[in-house]
Amino acid sequence: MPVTDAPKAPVKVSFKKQMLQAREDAIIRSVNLLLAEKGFEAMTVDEVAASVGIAKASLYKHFPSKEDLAAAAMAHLMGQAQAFLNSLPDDMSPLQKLRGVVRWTMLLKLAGEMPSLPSQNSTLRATLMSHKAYMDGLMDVSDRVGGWIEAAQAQGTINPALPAIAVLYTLYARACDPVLEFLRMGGQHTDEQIIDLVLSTCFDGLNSR
Amino acid sequence: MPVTDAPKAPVKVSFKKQMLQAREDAIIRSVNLLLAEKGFEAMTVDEVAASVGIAKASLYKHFPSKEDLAAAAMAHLMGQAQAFLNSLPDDMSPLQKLRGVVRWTMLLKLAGEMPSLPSQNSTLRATLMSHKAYMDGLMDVSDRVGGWIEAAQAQGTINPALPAIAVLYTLYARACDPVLEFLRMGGQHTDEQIIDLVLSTCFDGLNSR
DNA sequence: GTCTATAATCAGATAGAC
DNA sequence: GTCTATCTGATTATAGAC
Repeated sequence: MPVTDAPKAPVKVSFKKQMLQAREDAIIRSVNLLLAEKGFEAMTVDEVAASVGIAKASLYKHFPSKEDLAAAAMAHLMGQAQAFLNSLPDDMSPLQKLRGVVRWTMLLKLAGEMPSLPSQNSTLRATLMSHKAYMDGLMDVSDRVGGWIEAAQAQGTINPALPAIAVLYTLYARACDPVLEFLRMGGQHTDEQIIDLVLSTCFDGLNSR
Repeated sequence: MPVTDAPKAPVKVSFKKQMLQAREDAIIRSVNLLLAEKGFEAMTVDEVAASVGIAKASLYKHFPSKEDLAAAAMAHLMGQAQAFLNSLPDDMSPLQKLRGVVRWTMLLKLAGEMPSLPSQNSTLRATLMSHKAYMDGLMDVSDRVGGWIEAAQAQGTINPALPAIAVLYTLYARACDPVLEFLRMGGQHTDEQIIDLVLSTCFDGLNSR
């Protein structure tokens, strides 16, 4: 096998394929917004099609089912999460990184871009679990965040008495925390204040220190 | 107005009415379990009827819509909550009472008896807001728990820097905290351990103290 | 009030022309 | 691949006999 590749035919990212990819991106964007706005059960495929501006039958040429639409949106989200983790500077402490991740998550939610899925729906779960890109992304994110949790516990900044998995779940849960919406509905706080409040209750607790 | 009531005709809690009430209680129990298991959208009226063991048309003689079924279940839950608040001994500190309420909430959830409603559905929200028994119960519970929060903040046991309303929401949110189910799925902890873990992260936070 | 049977509607998915 | 038109099944709700 030669060290240098043999000359190839010009990579033909054919115009058609670019258009196809662009359309699928548009679909995923729409699904993402609708999932964030109304959740999986209340989102209809008709709405997705209308939102993208194509016919429903065309949608089904790209994605074989409603569940696959949601899975594609979740895989996209995992890609965004991975990119965000990559963007965290190396000199940040593990605790700072964890706080950064939670802050990013809540910013996404307040921006209406955090898709929400029911944890009970079994057919949806099956589709998600068989979606390689999503599962790979989820595993990678969990491994890296899990590593920071253990490092923070070793440093004593995160309570070492807590199981790391419980800490991980607690951080993940901020992605669907209703406190954010409730506080926003109250109209008494800015988005930044809401995020700081929830960050405080999450890391410092309700009790006085 | 006489101090002692005038003699009344024997209160005719007719047998029929008793049966009616018993049936409605059975309906509400079923709705409660189904709402806890699958949520409002996934729960079907057919399932409710089958679970109670009556025909669907009979169900609609008792409750005019699916939304009203859910509202009745929520009103029942509020009644239970009020009874629990009443059961808390007077010599408990405000903080102990708050912890007790959260523990009770999570016990209910782990027992599969905590109904879960989507916060987005507008017709459901309308039905809930016009349901007097539910709203009265919710107000009463919020007032009393809110009072304990302020008392605890005055004592310095709950962080006085937090808006009381944010504390209230944070406590309420334990009723739909996915961390409980996730930890149970892991199979590494008993229900008691799970509750203690979440109580700890809620009141003490993730950081070391 | 309870039932069987049936409306009326909506949503996920597909057929088939272009 | 995209479209219009349609199928299929599920779901909320009701009619009408008893």
